[in-house]
Amino acid sequence: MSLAHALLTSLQEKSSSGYDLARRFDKSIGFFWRATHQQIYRELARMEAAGWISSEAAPDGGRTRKKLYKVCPAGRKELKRWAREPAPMVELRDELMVRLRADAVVGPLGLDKEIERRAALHAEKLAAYEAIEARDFPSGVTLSREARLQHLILKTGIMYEASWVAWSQEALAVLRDTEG
Amino acid sequence: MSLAHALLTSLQEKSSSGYDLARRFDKSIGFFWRATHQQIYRELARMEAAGWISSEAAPDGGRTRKKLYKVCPAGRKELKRWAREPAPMVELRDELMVRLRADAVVGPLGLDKEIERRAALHAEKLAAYEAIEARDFPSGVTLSREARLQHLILKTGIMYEASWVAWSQEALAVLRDTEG
DNA sequence: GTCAATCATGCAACTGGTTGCATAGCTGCA
DNA sequence: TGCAGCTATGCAACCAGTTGCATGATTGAC
Repeated sequence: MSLAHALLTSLQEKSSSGYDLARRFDKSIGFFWRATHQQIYRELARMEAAGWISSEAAPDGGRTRKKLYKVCPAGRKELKRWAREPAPMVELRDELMVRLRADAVVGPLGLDKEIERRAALHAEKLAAYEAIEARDFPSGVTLSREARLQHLILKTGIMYEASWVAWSQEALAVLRDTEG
Repeated sequence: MSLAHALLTSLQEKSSSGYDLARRFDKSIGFFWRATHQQIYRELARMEAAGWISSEAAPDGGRTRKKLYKVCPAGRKELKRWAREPAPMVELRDELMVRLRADAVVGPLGLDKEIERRAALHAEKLAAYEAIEARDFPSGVTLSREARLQHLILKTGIMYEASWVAWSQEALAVLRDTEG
């Protein structure tokens, strides 16, 4: 697993509390990765025990229980070590494929509705990513290495969502052509 | 989860033993979904307890412990019920994205090697799927509904692998352009 | 005849992810 | 004053997936 390393990366960019991480995780890496606050708190506790990060009370005079985490040298070292390891390939593990197979085996089940629903959600995400791209990565501007890599990650998301939007059209054509 | 339903679909096509399912899972649905024999045996036991499938000793005169499972009416009903449920969207949850982000934050880590490795694996899968497509779905032949859906599933795999092959080229270009 | 490989099933332990619930302070409003 | 909603953290239980190991039978090679 690598939630710990995703959190290390995020903390390396900016020291944060567990709560803030959970919210920031909805952006950047969180385009592709969601984690509940539970997972995050548990993981932070483990990482602190391992000496990868350290915490201190937030500078609010003890008004809240908020803790600020920051990456220790050991954590930075661990992040580098881990990033060089081979990354397991993710497989296309989509229940919809099983449903399509089931539809083929036990008769038409009206999956077109479901595919339309998902197509709309993918189109929505695609539009959101493209808006971010237009805003943060206007063409013709020379970018830093870091920005170019961020852009690459965003474009990965765009490719992914665009593929599914296109796929949905094809799937709908097949279903409608054979359903009647 | 839906391993149970994937197994139901598979058993609906052909009654099998747990061992056979594990091997067949390496084909068809197993293009996108792998399950260990452990998961499969455990799931079969649950499904039998739920009355979705029934088992009998394989017709080999008791020479082996092999059990043949087949789908009961309740199982077929359950499969139809489940297939109509909304299918959760899979997210692009790739550790490589985290590694790229880490590379952006803590300096070049030589991820190009890793991307090349994965590109080769994706290209290999792509070639395998395309070979199956050429063999099983030659163009110009009119196909049954079931075959057309099977073809759609296979094409999904082709789209997926092709996307990653193309992505790898782009990622390598960015890394090499900024690494030196 | 025996040794290795393969077929076929299963238990136990562990890890990671999800869900439900609990706690507690702060903020604003009616 | 009292309650709703947000910030912020955490425990406990559960479920799914993975790994390592064990068992025992059959098959083919030498």
